[in-house]
Amino acid sequence: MNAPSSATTSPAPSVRDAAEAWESLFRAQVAVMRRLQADPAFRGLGIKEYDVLFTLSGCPESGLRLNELNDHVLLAQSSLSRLVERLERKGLVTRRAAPDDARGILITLTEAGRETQRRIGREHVREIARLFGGALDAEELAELKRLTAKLREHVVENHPL
Amino acid sequence: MNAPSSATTSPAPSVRDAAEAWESLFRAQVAVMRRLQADPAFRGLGIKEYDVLFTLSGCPESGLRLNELNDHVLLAQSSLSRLVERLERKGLVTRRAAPDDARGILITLTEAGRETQRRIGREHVREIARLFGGALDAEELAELKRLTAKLREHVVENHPL
DNA sequence: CCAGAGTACATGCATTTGCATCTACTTTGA
DNA sequence: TCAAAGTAGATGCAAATGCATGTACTCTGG
Repeated sequence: MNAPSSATTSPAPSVRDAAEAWESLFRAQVAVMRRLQADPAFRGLGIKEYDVLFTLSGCPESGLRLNELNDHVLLAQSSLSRLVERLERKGLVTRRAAPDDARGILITLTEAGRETQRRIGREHVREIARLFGGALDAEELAELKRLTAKLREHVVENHPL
Repeated sequence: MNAPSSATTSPAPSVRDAAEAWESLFRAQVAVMRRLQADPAFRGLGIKEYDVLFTLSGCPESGLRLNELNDHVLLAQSSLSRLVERLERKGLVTRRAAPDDARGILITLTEAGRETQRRIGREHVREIARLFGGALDAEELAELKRLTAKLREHVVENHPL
């Protein structure tokens, strides 16, 4: 006997189901990311640098801590530290001591940083739409978003680093 | 008037729908990948190196061309060239001239490479299942796989680099 | 209060990456 | 047929990355 099932309950996933879903998710990410990286919008600023600006743009008034930022980006702590240093040198962000924890650094967008993020963001979003156009309909996009959000949430919640 | 719709036709996605789905997909990938990279399975061999071995393990008898390999991996051509060079030095793959095109290099797993891939792969798959466990049920995993595969296919098909 | 453990970020250094370019081979078209 | 354009992969070099560790601060238990 295999895979017990009923009309209303989805069977527990096998190891294989998870591995295949991950493989597919990962390859899609590679294919899309490769094309996004090639976008002229990222001539002056790498996509990772943009990603940091973007994350800062949608977050608390006062900025983010380095370690919070690090959760969103696939970089070692030291690499992010230096990436932010570069952004500061370019005048796109500021670093100042966190008020409540003297070890912490609070990173904030400068006005120039905010403008740069918006400018690149507009082109970037257009490119995303161009790539996705015709691939999935609105309902499928919503479902993709829901599933990936659920996955991320679960992983973040239940599997600390 | 906005978004014309009927009972059976999903409305055309907005630019925003695509951007949000991508954002969610990407963040999920980051969260999962971060944890996979930390797996002890990748102490001796980086996850990118493993990925190359894995890709080779599931492909034509005779191996893959460097440029074919490059489609699966998020690396510049030159970086992959050197990554493969390292794998060769470790005795995990061999490089030989492609029979039909003297410019090309055919990369093949050695027996050691195949064993290494299997060994790491077993642990890796376990870790994937552990991370995904409880996040999505079998049906949702299948849907996630379907959507990401469709997205990748569309992008690869309609948006050459 | 304080010693020791823990956390946040920075830094030295070796490795990896990407860009630009090079060489060698192949394809195209006049 | 052959010159010009195109493609596959390698390589020099500067930049980015990660690991190990350092410094400075915070938290915890006695």
